Amino acid sequence: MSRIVKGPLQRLRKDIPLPLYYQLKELIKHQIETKAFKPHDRLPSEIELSEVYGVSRMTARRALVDLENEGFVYRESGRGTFVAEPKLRQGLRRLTSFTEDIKARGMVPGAKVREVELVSDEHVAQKLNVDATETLVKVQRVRLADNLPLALETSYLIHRYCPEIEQSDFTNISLYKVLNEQYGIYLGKAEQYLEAKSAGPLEAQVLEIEEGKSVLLMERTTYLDDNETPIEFVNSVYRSDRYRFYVELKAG
Amino acid sequence: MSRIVKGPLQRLRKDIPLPLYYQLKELIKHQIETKAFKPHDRLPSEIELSEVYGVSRMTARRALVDLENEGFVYRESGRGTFVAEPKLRQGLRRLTSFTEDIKARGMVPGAKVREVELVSDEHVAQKLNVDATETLVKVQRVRLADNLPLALETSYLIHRYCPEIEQSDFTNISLYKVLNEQYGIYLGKAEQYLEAKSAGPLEAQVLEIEEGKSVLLMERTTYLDDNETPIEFVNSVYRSDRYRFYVELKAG
DNA sequence: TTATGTCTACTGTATATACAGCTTATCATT
DNA sequence: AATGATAAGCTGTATATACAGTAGACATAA
Repeated sequence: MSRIVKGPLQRLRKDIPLPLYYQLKELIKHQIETKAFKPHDRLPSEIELSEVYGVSRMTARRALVDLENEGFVYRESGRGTFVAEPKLRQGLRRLTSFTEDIKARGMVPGAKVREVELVSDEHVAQKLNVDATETLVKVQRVRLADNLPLALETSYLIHRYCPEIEQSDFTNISLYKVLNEQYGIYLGKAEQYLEAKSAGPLEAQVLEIEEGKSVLLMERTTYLDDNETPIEFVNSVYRSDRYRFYVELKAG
Repeated sequence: MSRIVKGPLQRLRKDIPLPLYYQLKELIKHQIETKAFKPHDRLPSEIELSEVYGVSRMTARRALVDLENEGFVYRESGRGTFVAEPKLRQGLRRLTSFTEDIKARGMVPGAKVREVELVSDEHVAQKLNVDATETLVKVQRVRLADNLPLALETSYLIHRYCPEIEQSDFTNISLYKVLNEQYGIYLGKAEQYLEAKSAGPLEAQVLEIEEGKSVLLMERTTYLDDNETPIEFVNSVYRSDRYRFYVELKAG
């Protein structure tokens, strides 16, 4: 015996300060990520969503438009809203960890930890917009893809925000995951620079290439979700024969 | 004797199929670019704009929200809408020409045309998703910043879409501008790859560096505004001592 | 002096409504 | 069998309205 439910599903909470359009957006995003909606499936129309979740059409619309801007769906006038291909969801300058990046390229990521220590460094402190004497956590890892060395990655975190993080074993654990799950730190934007340079002795050794070979240097400053406070500075040196950086740009 | 104008300025045209919010957005963008509004100036409030231009508050709002998403302004709840720093307007995944890019970095862009000819090339044809025999326009230029060689840029266009474009002089003219103004071609997305490599003989010569030095290779495929049809393939080799690539990533 | 409240202006969220424009399917007509 | 009209369903644009939340300025009270 099933109970017939009329009206809204009431899965959105109107008693919390999270906007309805945001709750609906996250709910649909979750359904896409868990494959409840598959690529190129048509999502419910704006009117259907508004009826099912008990919001106005304009609110449902806002959720769909935001999802489109984030690359999760594409919309066609007169036809409907459809789930985008996963590859289109990447590429758009989304901030990804090494692990995510390599997985998306169809390889198996790995790491060998070379060094985890507390340091202070004037140059890095400047990038992180803190005092030169501020204690930093330095994590240096050789990054592997399919068990072959791909990059030498040196991360610096502000110790104050994540005390005792130096106790963690970073061989199999994503740094971003630890920040998120253990310290409740959410990331916002990242600024990233790419340039070409020649491999130095250390880089040549750990990457197993000749000294002087061209390598890709990536410098990244990661910010908290306020997009103002730097939390991490990363210096990564990639083997150029095994890695190239990809980014998708939009006109406008 | 001046005529007193009451009510809307009527600078927006309601008789053409361009949406009002779009017209207003472009108008404000133009005022920002021509410095009528300077960085950190407060723009008129949503209500002021709606009164001045004779649209509803929600329409004015849409223009401002879009401008924020494009990085031209930043909005603060309870305070207003402000013009963003130029540097913040870049970086965000916007597709830019060499000319725009260099100007944004505060240098004077230039070009020396090395070659403009009709060719066919199997490898490039594949990137452009056309038949290997398709006629392509090859434009090779040495790109200058402050009169110093910065990059060797080789563009390939599909001749069918822009016949006779090979007659143009590309020394001082942006390729994208010609596509837009002469052929009515609007660009959508671009896919871009970056890698490090060693300079070959030609590159060393035109960039005035030693052969074998590390250089940054950028490959770009540009698409029409349908985001499906490739229109251009560009191969650019940058001097690594004078250029590094910047991109801003968002979490989420 | 230092809080504390109040007022005002602004952005943020949400609803209801209307009509235009596009796409697809259906059905009637030639 | 091809053509054309029509209707239904969808997104896109636009307006009007309401109230919540935030920030700054200013006056007032402890």
